[in-house]
Amino acid sequence: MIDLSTLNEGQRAAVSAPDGAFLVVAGAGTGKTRTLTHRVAWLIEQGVAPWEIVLLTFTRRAANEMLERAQSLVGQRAQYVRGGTFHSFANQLLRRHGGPVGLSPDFSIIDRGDAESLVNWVRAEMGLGGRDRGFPTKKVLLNVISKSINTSRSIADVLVDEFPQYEHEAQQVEEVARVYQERKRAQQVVDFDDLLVLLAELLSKHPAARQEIAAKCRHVLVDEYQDTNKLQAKIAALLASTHGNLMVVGDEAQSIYGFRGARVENILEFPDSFPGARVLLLEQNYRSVMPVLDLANGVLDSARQGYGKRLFSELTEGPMPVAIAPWDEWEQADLVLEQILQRQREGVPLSQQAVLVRGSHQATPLELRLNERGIPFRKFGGQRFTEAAHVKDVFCLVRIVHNPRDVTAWLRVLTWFDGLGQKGAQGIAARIEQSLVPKLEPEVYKRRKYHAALVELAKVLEQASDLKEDVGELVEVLIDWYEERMPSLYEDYKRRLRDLEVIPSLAERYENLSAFVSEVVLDPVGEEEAHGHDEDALVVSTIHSAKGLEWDVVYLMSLINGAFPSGYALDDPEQMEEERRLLYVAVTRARRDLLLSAPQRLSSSRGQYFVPGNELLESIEDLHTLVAVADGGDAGWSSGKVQEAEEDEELIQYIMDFFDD
DNA sequence: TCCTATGCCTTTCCC
DNA sequence: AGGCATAGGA
Repeated sequence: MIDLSTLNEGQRAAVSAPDGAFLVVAGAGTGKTRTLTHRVAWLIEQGVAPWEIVLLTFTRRAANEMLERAQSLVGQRAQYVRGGTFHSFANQLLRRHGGPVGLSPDFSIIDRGDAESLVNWVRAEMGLGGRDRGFPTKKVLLNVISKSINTSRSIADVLVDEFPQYEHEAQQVEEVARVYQERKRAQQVVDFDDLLVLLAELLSKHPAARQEIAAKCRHVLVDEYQDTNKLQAKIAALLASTHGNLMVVGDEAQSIYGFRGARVENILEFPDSFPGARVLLLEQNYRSVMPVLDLANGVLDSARQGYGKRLFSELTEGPMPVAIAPWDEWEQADLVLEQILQRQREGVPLSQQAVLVRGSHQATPLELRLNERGIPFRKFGGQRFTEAAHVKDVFCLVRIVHNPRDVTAWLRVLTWFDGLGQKGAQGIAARIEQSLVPKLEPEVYKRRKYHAALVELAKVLEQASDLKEDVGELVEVLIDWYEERMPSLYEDYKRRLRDLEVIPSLAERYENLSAFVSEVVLDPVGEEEAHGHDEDALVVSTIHSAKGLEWDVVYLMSLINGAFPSGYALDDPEQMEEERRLLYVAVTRARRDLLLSAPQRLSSSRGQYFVPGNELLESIEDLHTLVAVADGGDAGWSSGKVQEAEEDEELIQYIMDFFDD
């Protein structure tokens, strides 16, 4: 029996909630993770098969952590709970059930960079490229297309609202978007947005598939619901449409992904979007000392529309948050570093201290100092191991073996050869994409100087495709060939070589080739995870990547207009509200000590303007009373037996109507 | 016409 | 560290 006596009343109500729809509004530090973990364990104990529970979280890390904790309550079987991020769950479902929406099981997933180069290709093809200024760049194009999808608005509307300077190009942009979709389908590639769009389409327009999928989702649990967008909310509702058991957990004051289409309204409207939904509140904070929460409450009070909530804790004793005002980012780095070492001497391990920043490059001066002093740190946010250029090179080779129609991967590889640039590579790739049996045919290019290189490439790819059963071996064959190419690609290839050594063992962690190429895109592996050190290390993280985590000591850096709050938000009241919520998230990561650093100037990012002061902090009433100023896996899904379930047609109709306004 | 080398500029947040 | 424009070369 799992022990519910350690939970408070609200938590217990959520954990042992009966069937039906529930919204759990859980403020920062109120034991949300604990509650979800116990809920999973409780359901299993009640006899629900683990594989009939779907747990959707914001990061894979969060999912793993919860399942590990659930395992400690009910044992191994908790590992058969299904889920992950919305995107990775969509990936899993679409590989099995993607037929009706036009996907073969071997589709590839492209990341942002790949998507941009594909858009760029389309743009060039349509003669809108290069010199033709006045037409949006690939980055803007992809932004507009993605925004339009994630906020269910037309491209023209997005342009009018957010990129008025391109308003008159709406027709052309729509055309680019249309061709871009066509190309992706022809190549059997999907981007991040497609995963959501196609799953929503599958669930809403293909009743047989919905019936099969939703029947296996006896209980659907969604974490961080305040950061879901419209599509994700619809997907969650449709997954739960057969059994009607949907529990969403979130905190409207912590919604920080508006730029990605997240809608706070999802959580506010949940009771309407799912009939009969009940609301539970978790209010008591177990994480932080009262002085930290006082500041957090001050941040909430300064919001344009209040959230009408106050955090309280029984941990009344604790130090007041401290603010420092260093001259510039270098003095800031030195002062923070000094504090870190001071705390370490006092007995707080490095891993219990975290430095948080608004943008990942804002930590650069500190990282330099940390490196100089040989202080170990782990970085969350920013570029990751599997996103480094040379690692992506290898992945593109693997992707070609996995899906030979993956044009973006071909383009990257083909331009490595002398005499082959953008144009030549596009010609070759287009030929491959369109042929019945997609593969490289070197003999076509006999008279070119890169003929010999293509012959070699074709040979090594063929060799690799015979090794699909042994992903580690497959990767090694490709790396052996790639390594010889590296000196001509990167000046510092020696440093990069070391990274390649770990890729085969990384690949072996995944079940098969499909899982490897798709999951690595959806959840890029971090540097420390790839090379694996487990020494006591400081955490350096963006605020976004710190969501859901907590530390004894938190340092919040670069609190200056232009950095945090971001310069992009300064003249937009709505974006400023998101900055405010970001500040709230940052403050509530600290258990005990919180240091705010508000430098007087930042010199490293030239061009960007920094307005002296800090609008976020200044809008907090009686700030001086709150802050002291100092000087200074898939298993189980298919194997589990699923009871016959009747679809609830009325519910499905209701959900569809609600989301298709 | 297309490819390559060079120099300048810039860089939120993330699945 | 990568994107982009531009100039110069095949």
